[in-house]
Amino acid sequence: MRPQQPEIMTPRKEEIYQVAARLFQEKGYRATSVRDLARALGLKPSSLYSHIGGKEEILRKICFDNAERFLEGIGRVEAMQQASAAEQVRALIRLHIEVALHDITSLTVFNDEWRHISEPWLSAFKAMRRDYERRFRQIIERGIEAGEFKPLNPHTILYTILNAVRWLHYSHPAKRDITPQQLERDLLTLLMDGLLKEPQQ
Amino acid sequence: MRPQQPEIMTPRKEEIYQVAARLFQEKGYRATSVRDLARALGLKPSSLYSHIGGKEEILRKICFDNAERFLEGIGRVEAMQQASAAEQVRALIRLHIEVALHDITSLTVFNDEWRHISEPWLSAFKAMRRDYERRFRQIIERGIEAGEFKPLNPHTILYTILNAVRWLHYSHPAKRDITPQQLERDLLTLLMDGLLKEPQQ
DNA sequence: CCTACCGATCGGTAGG
DNA sequence: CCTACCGATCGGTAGG
Repeated sequence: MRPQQPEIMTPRKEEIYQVAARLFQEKGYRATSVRDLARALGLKPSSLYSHIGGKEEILRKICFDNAERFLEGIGRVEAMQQASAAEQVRALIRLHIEVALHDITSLTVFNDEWRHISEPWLSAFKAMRRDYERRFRQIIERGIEAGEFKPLNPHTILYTILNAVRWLHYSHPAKRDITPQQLERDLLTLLMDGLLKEPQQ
Repeated sequence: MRPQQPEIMTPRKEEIYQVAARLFQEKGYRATSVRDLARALGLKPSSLYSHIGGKEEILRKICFDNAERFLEGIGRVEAMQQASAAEQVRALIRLHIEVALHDITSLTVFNDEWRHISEPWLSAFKAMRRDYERRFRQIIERGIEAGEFKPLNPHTILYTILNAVRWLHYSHPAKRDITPQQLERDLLTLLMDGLLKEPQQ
């Protein structure tokens, strides 16, 4: 279901994907035309099609690449066998900050434009998202059962954390005068102290 | 700059706006055609134009109505002269939950589709948003200065809260088995305990 | 990577 | 609220 990709991209193709991501982020996928993309690259619209299969192929790659990044990340977190649930949630929050700082443009498109993927890929994408959220929620539920976390509704906890970090990019313009380290420390304080029964001092 | 509106809407016009909001939410503004809207209403596309001025007029009304709802809300919060900063932030979180539960469709369009507003309205809309965020941030800063809140970066605090509650609608499907009261209590616990220096027991 | 071009769809108007 | 229609733009293809 996932479009098989050769993983080898020519520099030109890399550039096309990067410029497209920026345009999708700025104007939205539907409002970005193939002509907009061609113009931004200094090409005629038809010339794009020797590099790409179509407009949607770009969107799919961006969305699936990010989905895989998060799924790999949560796999590593789950593999932390000795870790408490609190340490695992902390690692997941760090994962989201990391991905956001790594390529905020691509992450924004992933977050905001995925619904324009057509079937059958859309269903595959949604399944990956559901899988990620289910696994995140399981970690939260284990933390509650272990008495580490407050006995709040696991869905509410999950989506509060996810929304706070998922749309980190909306606060990006305001992040000029803050280091990634400060951002991480403050975010972890806010979210973990709210979650933990006995916040550490 | 704000499009003056007669505030009196015929039932038919109300219906058009409501159906449009639902389509904008489901497919996005750009992906919703005037023909889609007409079909959903059982009309010919051209017939819409005796009720509305154009497609974008609907989007503008939805966005400005919600912006005004939030600005009125923060005005009431600022008027709570005796209140601590903590009580004011709590009231603002409640305001977001209230708006989300009141009309989640309209709020979703406001949050996700505003960028498709054209100038000069777009600038007016952005100014309203900036104003809201500035006033919210001032309350946070007063809480820090008063020693109520942890001395974290005010921007990080603001956007963590805002992102957590602003995209409340993404967790809406999961809210089936939780009452608004439980949702409010859990959200306030998570966010306020993270923020307060000395969380109340 | 180009010229030339396709059918489909877009938001919207004229006139009744 | 309709029929009839507009110019503009859409994603994409043929053929070189």
